[in-house]
Amino acid sequence: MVVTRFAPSPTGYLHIGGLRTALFSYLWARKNGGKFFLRIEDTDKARNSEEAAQAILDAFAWLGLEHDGEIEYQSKRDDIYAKYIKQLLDEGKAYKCYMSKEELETLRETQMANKQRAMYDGRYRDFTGTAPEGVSPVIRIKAPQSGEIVVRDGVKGDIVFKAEDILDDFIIARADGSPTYNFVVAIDDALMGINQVIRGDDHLSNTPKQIVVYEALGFEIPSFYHVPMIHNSEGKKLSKRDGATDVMAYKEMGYTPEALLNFLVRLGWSHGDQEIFSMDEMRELFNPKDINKSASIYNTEKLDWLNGHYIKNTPNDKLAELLESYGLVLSSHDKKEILLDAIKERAKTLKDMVPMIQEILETPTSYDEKAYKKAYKDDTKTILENFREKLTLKDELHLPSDYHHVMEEVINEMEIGFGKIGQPLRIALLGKMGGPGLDVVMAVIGKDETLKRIDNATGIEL
RNA sequence: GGCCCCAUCGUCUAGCGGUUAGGAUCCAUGGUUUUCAUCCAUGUUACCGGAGUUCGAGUCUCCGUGGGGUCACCA
Repeated sequence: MVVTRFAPSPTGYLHIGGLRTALFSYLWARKNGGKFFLRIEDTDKARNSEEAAQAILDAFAWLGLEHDGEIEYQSKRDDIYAKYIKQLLDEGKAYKCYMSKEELETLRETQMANKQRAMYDGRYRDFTGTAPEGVSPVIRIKAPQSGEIVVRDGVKGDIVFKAEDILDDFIIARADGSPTYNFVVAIDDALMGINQVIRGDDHLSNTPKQIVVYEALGFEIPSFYHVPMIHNSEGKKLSKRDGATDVMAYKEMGYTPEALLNFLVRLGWSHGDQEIFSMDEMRELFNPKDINKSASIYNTEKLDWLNGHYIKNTPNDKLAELLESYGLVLSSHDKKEILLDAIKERAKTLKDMVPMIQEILETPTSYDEKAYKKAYKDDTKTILENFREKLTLKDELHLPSDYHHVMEEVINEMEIGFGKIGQPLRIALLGKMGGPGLDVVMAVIGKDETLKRIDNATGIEL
């Protein structure tokens, strides 16, 4: 059984990078019929916040990523960590170190001055004397001092670290007794039965330390998949400054969960030439062995395209419902099908659709001067009046094609091209160029409003 | 600086010793259209450099170069 997890620290909002590793972990568990757990790493009481934890949960809810079981909070697991610290102490695999912060700092400076790596020197490793007074000790684990630690990584392959290069007896419990990160992750992952760890490759260099903990405690080492970073356009690690990285901001900007997830799953992962993945397909096809080795650059061009794609393929009822969270209520409009069909193929985001729709529904109050002058010629008034006259005589005008026929009558009768009536009519109806077909616009706003807008426009002089 | 990772179109990527180096996006052009968009077609653009292995290297090895990550009593 595949058991994965997502383990954010609630020190900020969930961003794109975190979401992607969460998605990968989720997909891999689902594909295998396994479990996907959530663990909140809130041991840093100074920095974490409940709002941030809630924001992560909100984002999961919006995107439809559901986790299994109860959410674990590290802050509630102190007893467990204490038990293992005691165990290591009893077994002689860890020890108390009475070195003060100041002494440690001095040691570091000396090492740096001698161009050596800053590293704890192990002075209390085999200490048997009397403890100095007035110092609350930290607990350090006895790490191997020689030999190799191999991280078997499903993305990058086997990575060999030399113990002497990277390991010292690192702290597993602070002077106040609280356990440190590398210690608790290993314990939590082991106890929660996590056997496939998918996480950012910024954790790669932590992994040997965690392996030391796994081995000291006799836990089974899971499979690791270290996913490359997502970089900003400068090639640096993504940060808050690179635009709206809070996942919920994508909702505000009008992106759909489908598009965002599809975008992210293809950032660093691929399945041949396929670009469009439904949630079902992702769950079916995702495999961490196909994750790329190299970092990718975050760029919204493809996200916009995907979002447009998903909007086009969203049923109108659903679309109308989604648009309500952007302040547009269409439920009562009898021509909403026609309207949405026309608008959804020219929108990149849900948010974009709102002004596009409003511009059709609301009577124009001003006219684009340049376009007006270009469209209105000497014979324009005659043409529009002819069209107006024909409209008034029709009783049954409902569909775009009904209006289209009337336009055709005019151009046939007057022997003119479509542009002759289309351009000025467009100005009259919408105030400017661009937008859906005029027949669609008229069908949506209805005959009376159409007549009114024509009158408004033919009455003005620029 | 030590250690570690990475390197194909601007961007996301396919490739897994023999391909005219493929797809997508973006951009440009053309077609469709009353406008805009969609859609369709076409086009420009890439194997970081150097050695080696091999009949043959984007693909394997090494060395450069470049980029990134990490080195806490943070997570």
